[in-house]
Amino acid sequence: MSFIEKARRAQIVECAIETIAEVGYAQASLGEIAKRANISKGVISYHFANKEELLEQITFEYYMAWQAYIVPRIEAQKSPKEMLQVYIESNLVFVDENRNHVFAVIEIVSNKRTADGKRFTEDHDETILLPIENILTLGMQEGVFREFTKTSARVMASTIRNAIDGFTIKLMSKPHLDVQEYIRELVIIFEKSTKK
Amino acid sequence: MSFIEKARRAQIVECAIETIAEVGYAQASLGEIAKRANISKGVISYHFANKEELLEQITFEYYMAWQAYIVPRIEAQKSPKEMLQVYIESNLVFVDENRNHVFAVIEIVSNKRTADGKRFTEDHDETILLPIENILTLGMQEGVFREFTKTSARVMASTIRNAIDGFTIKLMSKPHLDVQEYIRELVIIFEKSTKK
Amino acid sequence: MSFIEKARRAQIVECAIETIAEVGYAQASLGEIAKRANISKGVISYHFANKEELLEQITFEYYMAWQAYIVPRIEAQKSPKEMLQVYIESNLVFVDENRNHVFAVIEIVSNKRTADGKRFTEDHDETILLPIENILTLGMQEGVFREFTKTSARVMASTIRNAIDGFTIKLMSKPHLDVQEYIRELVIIFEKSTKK
Amino acid sequence: MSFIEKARRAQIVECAIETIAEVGYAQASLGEIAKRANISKGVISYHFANKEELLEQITFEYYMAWQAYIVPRIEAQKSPKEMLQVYIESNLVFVDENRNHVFAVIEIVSNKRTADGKRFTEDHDETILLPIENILTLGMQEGVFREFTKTSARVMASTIRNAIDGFTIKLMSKPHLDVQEYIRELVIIFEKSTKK
DNA sequence: AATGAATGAGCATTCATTCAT
DNA sequence: AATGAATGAATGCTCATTCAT
Repeated sequence: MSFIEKARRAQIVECAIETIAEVGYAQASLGEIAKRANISKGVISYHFANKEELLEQITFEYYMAWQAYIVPRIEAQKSPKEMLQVYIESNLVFVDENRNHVFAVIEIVSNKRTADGKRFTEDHDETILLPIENILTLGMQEGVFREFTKTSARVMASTIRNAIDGFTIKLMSKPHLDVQEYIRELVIIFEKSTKK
Repeated sequence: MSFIEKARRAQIVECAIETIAEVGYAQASLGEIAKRANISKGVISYHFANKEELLEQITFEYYMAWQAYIVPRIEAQKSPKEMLQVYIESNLVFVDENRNHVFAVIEIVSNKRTADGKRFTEDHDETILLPIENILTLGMQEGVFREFTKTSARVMASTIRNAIDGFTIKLMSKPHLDVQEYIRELVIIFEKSTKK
Repeated sequence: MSFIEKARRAQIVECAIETIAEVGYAQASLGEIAKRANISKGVISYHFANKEELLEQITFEYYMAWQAYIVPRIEAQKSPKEMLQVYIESNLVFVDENRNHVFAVIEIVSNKRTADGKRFTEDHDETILLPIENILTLGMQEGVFREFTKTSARVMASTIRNAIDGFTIKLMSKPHLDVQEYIRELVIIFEKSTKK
Repeated sequence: MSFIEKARRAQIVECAIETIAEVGYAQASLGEIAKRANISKGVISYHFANKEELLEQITFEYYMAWQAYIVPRIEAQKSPKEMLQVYIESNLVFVDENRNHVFAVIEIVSNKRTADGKRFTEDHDETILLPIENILTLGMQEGVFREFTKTSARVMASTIRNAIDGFTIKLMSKPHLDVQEYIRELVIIFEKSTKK
């Protein structure tokens, strides 16, 4: 893939993110995206096999950026308690700093369907929840967290993740939310619910 | 409104719920809904002024059913701790027993837009979160829950609500989820995070 | 045709006239007419074979009323000059006093089409223009009007008729037009253009 | 606007004119127009924002062509009497040579409605009637035409215009009308009705 | 005599995609 | 590499008409 090719794709992806975040999935036609990017509709089709590939690129890049931001911050922590704390904090900060991208991904994921029209049910548990569960298990082994069975660890992890995702959606409609305050409260809530 | 009129509307609403739940908002055209209901497209237009009215009927009926199920169960409780417990439990059971309807409402709400294409940001906090906050405040006053400021109560309430909504979405992709187990774990999590 | 049948048809015709006059041909659907008449759409179909029959009834009744008003007034005149004068005057007064009906007929006639979509070109010259031409011929024979060939009499008659119809259309957009003044001026114009 | 774009728009406009002139406003759907142009329905939507824009283009082009034809012919005349004569003649010739276009414009204008369904009553008097009134006034000042008050000049101008428009409509149903003869007669009529 | 219900064809418009240039 | 042009299927909606009750 040439340099120009990369740059064009990046530009289109960037513009698609803004469009979806602003007008929503249903209104974000290729025509609308092209108009905002000041390019012809055909360019998008030229650089992306179809609309689906463009949308997947958006989610893929999001996931890459998310990992690049979160993972090193978690790994820099020594204790499970700090890890959990940093997980919550860095996730909320990441969302806060990448609002449009997150909003776009939410729109895309929640509208994704398989060819036969069924809801797309890709299982992200092992990529998304497992890392949280690992922190919980570690904390349990070190005796700072309460006991977790496989199931209860998964529900706990889901709840933490849902708190983060729920915050994201709230941020869509309440852009002036005090993020730091939200972080502090969530840290307290999950500290209490995980401790021995 | 005549009996037949009511019955027809109910049938169409029912069919629309199934269609949206199954193929999603974007694919749930009036034609698709009519096809599944084995009626002509025009019938829907005859009984509903437009698509929006049909979708609003779905969300309205859902909210009515939800209230009718939840409220008396909460009011039957004596202590705030039991109220919170029952709130979690009855919500999850209600979702479990009204899966299609819930899924459809989620699709509808998350795709709702204003006339100018902006995300529809009706603020449900006062109808959805306030009741939970009231339970938290009551528990705090009775000395069984920890201290909550106005803000921390709202974050706590949001987290509880997000846990329920997150469970709902998980249920979409994992229909064989053990609901009772999930209830037990959530009750534990929020008991710990609210107690003094 | 029973009394009730007649009354119903009259009511529907009356309401259709008002509707067409107000919202125009294209917007005057059977549904709209029924709504304004506070009856069900089916009633119209019950009393009229189809929409076309209803529209034809409107134009038929208009023509009957027009004849009943104009003819005796012309016949009461002694001289061709007075006949022409009264023709112009009584036509404008009739239009003025039956505005809605006239407007509706104009809408209907100008939108009438044959089955194959071609413009409906019923020739009204012999019913509409001939009476005027007869006045012109009479005046010519009596030596008060100038010479008219068959053709020039027809053009003269057309021009008189167009002045009346043009006034009607002007009245649609300028309802406060001074009708009496318009009559006076038209009488002068056609007095001059017909006199020897 | 590119050359191809212009050509396509011109082709579509041309075809729309023919369609409306032939089957009338109500039957002239975009589908029908496209079918006659042997293009897909989408092409029209591609080149025109909506149907209204297409129809407006038709009336706009007509008015431009009309002005370009009439104005220089009037301005080439020396006396008011000749001006009036040429106005009548050139209008009838223009209609005769642009039959479809005129018919289409008549259909469009007479079916135009405002958003709330009311008849569209744009006042063309100042653009259409004023030039005729100016000729009348000039002739009056030069002493070749009779006295005209503001009102009587307007009625006179309306009558002339109605004669032309009435001729146009007659031409729709009687395509073999002798135009030159009609011109001669109209010139005589309005010569007589304006002279001192 | 009257109606509510239903139909199905037709409407303008939107859109992802294709393709010649 | 990029584009403007074109397509045709799909969408929500309207409407005259039919029909059982």
